[in-house]
Amino acid sequence: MLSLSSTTGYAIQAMAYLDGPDGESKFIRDVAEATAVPPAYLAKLVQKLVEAGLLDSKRGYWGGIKLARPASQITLLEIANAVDGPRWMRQCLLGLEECSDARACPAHEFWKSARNLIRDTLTRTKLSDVAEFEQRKNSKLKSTIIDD
Amino acid sequence: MLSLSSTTGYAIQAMAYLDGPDGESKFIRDVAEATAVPPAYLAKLVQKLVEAGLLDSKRGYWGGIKLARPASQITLLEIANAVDGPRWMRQCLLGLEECSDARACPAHEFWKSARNLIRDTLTRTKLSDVAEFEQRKNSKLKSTIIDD
DNA sequence: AGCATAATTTACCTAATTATCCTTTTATCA
DNA sequence: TGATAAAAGGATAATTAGGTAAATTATGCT
Repeated sequence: MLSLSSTTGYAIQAMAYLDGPDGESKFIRDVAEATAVPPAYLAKLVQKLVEAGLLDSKRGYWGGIKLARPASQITLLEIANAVDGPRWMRQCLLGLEECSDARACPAHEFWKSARNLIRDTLTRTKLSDVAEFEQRKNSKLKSTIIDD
Repeated sequence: MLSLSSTTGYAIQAMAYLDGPDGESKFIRDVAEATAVPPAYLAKLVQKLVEAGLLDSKRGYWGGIKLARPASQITLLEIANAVDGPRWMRQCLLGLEECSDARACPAHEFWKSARNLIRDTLTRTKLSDVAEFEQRKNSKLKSTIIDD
């Protein structure tokens, strides 16, 4: 609670491992192994992301999946919306029914601005940012100087 | 997702309706009705809050429940911890495993400070603040001037 | 003492999320 | 054409949060 769903986390990690439209596609199986996401669950998740227009997929021998757009043009908010639906951010921090701008609970104003801050951050953070983080993590042993 | 659990919301609403140690105790049934929390569920919830030392309860004819301390001395953080356990705030916003101060995900620093802000707000916000909000809401029709 | 009453305990039910398995469809290769 | 390889799709299990119902225990009333 008080984080994105773990499914959204899966989606972000998997997508961060994929190439963009001009790159080569990867097999779901390999993506699952590389990111430690349950393979069958990822396969289901992929469908949602394809429907949402975030991924392109191709069946058959030379099949696989890749990003529909460059990673630098995909925001984390888009992924969260695609996976959890547009109502993933609930209104009241305290779960109170009667909580609006007019009749605010004691945490309302705080949470309203915090929520906007979170949304802005997820909009500002691109998939490429996560991909860079993951790559740096994985290449930790190989090079310590080259990349930044 | 990305809010406290609805169970914590229930606990806060129910407790906001209760009197302090010097006040009179109320029946779970009545509290449930007044706050629109499912009665049987509230009964179970009360146990947790009693165990956590936030409520005092008494059985039998003159039984009921009341706050163990004045509402002004109970923080929302205490309630959240009592209901959802101390790990209710998950580490990584994105659900990434490898996310620490040393190897931060792109949202890490942001989420770290946001989390602290949320924790501080829940510490600063007392149950009495919620109670005042609820009372003002309920007495809206009766008086428009007297209270504040 | 015996009854009424209210919290406590126990067990079970429901729905959503997370996860797996197996078949079907589509695409390529030999 | 047939074998093969991969995503798509359907059915189903496991887990957890949320919720219900009934038996049990404690307390006060008569």
